[in-house]
Amino acid sequence: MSKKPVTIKEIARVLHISASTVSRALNDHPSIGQPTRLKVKRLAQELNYERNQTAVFFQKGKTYTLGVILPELSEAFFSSAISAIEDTAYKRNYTVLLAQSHDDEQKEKQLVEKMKNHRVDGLLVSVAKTTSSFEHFDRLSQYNIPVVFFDRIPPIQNIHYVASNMITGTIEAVNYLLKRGHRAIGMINGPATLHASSERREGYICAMMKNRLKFDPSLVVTCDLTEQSTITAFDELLSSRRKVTAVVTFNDYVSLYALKHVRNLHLNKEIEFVSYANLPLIKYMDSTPIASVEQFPYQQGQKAAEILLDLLSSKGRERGEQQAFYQVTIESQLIENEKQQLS
Amino acid sequence: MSKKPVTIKEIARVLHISASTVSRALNDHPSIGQPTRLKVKRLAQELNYERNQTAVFFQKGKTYTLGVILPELSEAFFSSAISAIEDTAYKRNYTVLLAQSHDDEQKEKQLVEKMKNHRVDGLLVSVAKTTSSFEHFDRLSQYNIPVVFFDRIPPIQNIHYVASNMITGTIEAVNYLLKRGHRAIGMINGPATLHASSERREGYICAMMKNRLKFDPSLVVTCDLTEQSTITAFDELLSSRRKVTAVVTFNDYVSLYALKHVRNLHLNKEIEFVSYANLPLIKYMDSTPIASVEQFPYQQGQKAAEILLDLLSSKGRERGEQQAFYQVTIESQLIENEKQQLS
DNA sequence: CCAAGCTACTCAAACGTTTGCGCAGAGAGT
DNA sequence: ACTCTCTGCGCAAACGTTTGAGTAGCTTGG
Repeated sequence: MSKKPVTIKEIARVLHISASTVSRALNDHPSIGQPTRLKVKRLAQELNYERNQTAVFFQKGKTYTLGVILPELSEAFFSSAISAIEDTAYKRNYTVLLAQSHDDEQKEKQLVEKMKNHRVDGLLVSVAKTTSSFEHFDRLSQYNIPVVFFDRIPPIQNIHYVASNMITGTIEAVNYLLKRGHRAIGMINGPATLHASSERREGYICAMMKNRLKFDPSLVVTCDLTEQSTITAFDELLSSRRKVTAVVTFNDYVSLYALKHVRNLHLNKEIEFVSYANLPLIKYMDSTPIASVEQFPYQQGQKAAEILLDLLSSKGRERGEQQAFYQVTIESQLIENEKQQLS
Repeated sequence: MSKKPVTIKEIARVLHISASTVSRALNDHPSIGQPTRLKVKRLAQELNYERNQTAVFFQKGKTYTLGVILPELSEAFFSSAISAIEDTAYKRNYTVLLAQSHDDEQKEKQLVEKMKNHRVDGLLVSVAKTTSSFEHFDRLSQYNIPVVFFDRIPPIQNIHYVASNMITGTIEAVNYLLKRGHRAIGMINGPATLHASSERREGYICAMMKNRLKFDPSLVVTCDLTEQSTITAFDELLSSRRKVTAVVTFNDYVSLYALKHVRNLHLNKEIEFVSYANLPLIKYMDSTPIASVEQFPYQQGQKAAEILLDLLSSKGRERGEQQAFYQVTIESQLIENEKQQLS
């Protein structure tokens, strides 16, 4: 049982030709005549030959493998993204080596090492929340392993990345609320350390300015994205002298926490929420944000993978000449939550 | 830039020793003396040596890689499972090669081929909904690549698998409803082709019998898990001469579809739902099934990965003697949905 | 008739690592 | 002084494939 796999040499021996001829025949090399080519392919088929990829990988020094490091697979955003990455890689005959950092900087560093040892051709990374230093990524470029960041991009120069444009997304969100008649619009933002937070803030301010409304800093509060912290932040917002009638929150979870809190408070006034992510669960729910900024995780993953594959295929030069850096921001889009009318 | 990676031979050359000695020193082989071992390790460190895994893979004919094929990564169940698989593999120094079949039989077959060519050491599979033949998996065992199925297991003999026990889960669910006073309990099951459906049906019947209630076939209807089909199925249930007061559904989605439909119908009577999966989104919702059978995707993935790793490490014998087959069913568990009281 | 240019193939090296075997030298036991 | 054993290391093959360089036989043009 489980006889040794058929090799190229086997075929060569049987046909009384050399291994190189077999190899070239199988790869449709022009210097092999039609008759031999056919004979080889036929026999290969017959013997159930399958090329030993590990040998090819070793020989070529390539693995046709994309490493992917992301914080948490079970997050809806990332599972969509990885799904897209896998699809895109598959189409180009690449495979995906997966790892999750669980938002831990140390583990992320280990994973980078591991990926390097596995000789992945390139790496896609969404950095861990806690990651503060980024030399472990620098080392990769020394080994000529390109890295494309997506979604959570580190605040450093000269990197390839794909991220969604949170500024315009936020502007859209605020405009939407303004159009619905709101004037006192609050914001529950995320931790200031996150780039995504400052973009939201910037978008918020920008939207207010453009509409000739003055920016009231007391209307922008922050939370650490937990339920408890959201509640605190929301209460802080309520205590503002302005009567907030609408709130933009950092993401759908924050909105849901706040909504739950609002229900428990039995506020008689209506407060409308707009958030980010457009989680699939939203469409099953009754009390939700009225709109959410969709960040298109699938498209983001896809784009990031495509860029990486591009980098890999155009890596002929590699003679030090500094190439350009792909820095793509994909536009986010406000999605209204059309809910069926409940009686 | 991007100088050639340091090899074992480099180190050997510098220290005027042989490559084999270096290799053994780095692998802590007992036949290497302390002094040389240290010298080698020090220099390796200094030169930033990193073993070329592709060479090792090739040499050993192993890749320390687990292939995973599942239907859809963005499904909550599977993303939890893959998360567990990745964690488990990581602990044992394996990596995960990921692929999704998108519930397409053809693609699944291609992926199996690809995994084989990549020489994964073993495979974890949750089969596509449409898969009807299973020879592509047989071929793997000829190549001595063990396969462990999980969650969606094919109806064939002599396989390793991990699945959750839907029979006891269903019994629990029905008992729960009985305890709450319901007598006319309906069931919206999935397509009869799914093994999971027949288990649910079996559990349902079993629970009724044990409670000396007669089994009324008109109370068990099926749907194909889409919203439209769920509505049809539910209406069918309503048209039964028995007045159904509670329903067990195939999964949370079906429950949510049905609940939405119930709201639209403005039924004055209360109908309680129990389902399976215990989706995370449930806890953000207002109108939900009152309980859900948790299938522990993380544990299932973990167990499956552990079994596969066991198979791999105990693969010394491989001398045809038929080993036993791991066939693990993990107990599911009914989780009540404690919701905060709404006024 | 010879150089030149094909076509279709072979040879052998190379990729980096592991590992069975061999062997030198040292120390110990007889 | 002899064998024996042990320690520590080197030699070389092996894993399967690709690929540059070489070549034999043929045709073609001058």
